[in-house]
Amino acid sequence: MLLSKSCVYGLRASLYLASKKEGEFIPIKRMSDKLEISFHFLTKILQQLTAEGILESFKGPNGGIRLNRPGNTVQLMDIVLAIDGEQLLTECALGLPGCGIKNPCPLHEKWAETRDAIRGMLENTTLTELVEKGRAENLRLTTDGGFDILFQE
Amino acid sequence: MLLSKSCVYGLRASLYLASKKEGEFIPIKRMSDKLEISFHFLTKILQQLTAEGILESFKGPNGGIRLNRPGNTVQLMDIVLAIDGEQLLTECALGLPGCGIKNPCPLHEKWAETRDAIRGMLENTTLTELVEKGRAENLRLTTDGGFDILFQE
DNA sequence: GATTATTTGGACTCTTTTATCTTAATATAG
DNA sequence: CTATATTAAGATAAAAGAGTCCAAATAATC
Repeated sequence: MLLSKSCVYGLRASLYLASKKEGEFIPIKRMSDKLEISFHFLTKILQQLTAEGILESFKGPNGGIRLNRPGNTVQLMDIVLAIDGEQLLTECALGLPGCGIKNPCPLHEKWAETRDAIRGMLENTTLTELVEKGRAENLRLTTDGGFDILFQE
Repeated sequence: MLLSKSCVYGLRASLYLASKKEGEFIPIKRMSDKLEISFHFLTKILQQLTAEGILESFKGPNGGIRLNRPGNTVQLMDIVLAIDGEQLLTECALGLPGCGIKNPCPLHEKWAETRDAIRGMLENTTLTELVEKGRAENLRLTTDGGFDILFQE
């Protein structure tokens, strides 16, 4: 698996938030219902993203979670790094510690290229970009429903 | 992590075998010592590759494991598929079941491109290719030693 | 101030992956 | 036939990832 489940959930939740009116706090409960993710588990993940400054939280009635900066400034990479760390982008494909240009394994060069492709994709994609695409083409962010489900209520 | 630890060990072991004289059976114990992988764990992994027909095993004294076909016909992909399955190449980046061209998530297109880059790399790289590269440049397959360590004794 | 809606944080459980240990099966050599 | 070197297979253990639960903190509303 490229990304951990936590990371995937974090991405989905961030996209959901980016699809909302800017500044609005969304309760985690609502998110977990809509996205069909365990409430408690999602809570943990969002805490990480809040701690990293990607999201902002507010307690009490009318509280919830929102993006801490405009969605077009949040790269998928930001979320991946916050949750899964940089392992994916630094680790040797053959698991050798300290594998790098100075002391590479036979697969190093080819893997470095592939890895750059992954990095590029994650860095060049923003939340807003995906939300706009999802909205335009009514794509989905949940098991069943179309994208528009996210906007009802 | 892109590949499971089992898969990474499987790749290292297969490369080791591909670096050996064709037809020679290598005891798992020797492999696990050289590659610094737990003997019993490596045994399990090699069993999978043997079951898939990528490796061949032989019991008893002078027994061991060897490639079941020439190293230039074994793609890295063969080993990845045998151990980790096709999940990496088929799964939705946002974890949505059944995500595909017919019913995609907003990330589907971009991820499909990246995934094809990974697939291409794994399909276009053979064991022999990496062994030759490793031999030519004395690259490493273990934590410390250079590639040549593999050939001693 | 009491009640309610929310996030925070910690403890706990379940599952999967990784790793180890033990016994059985098989082949060789003497 | 016996001893030895090996793989095969199953049982178990340890670690990590995924998921649940509960109590505490905080903010709004009445």
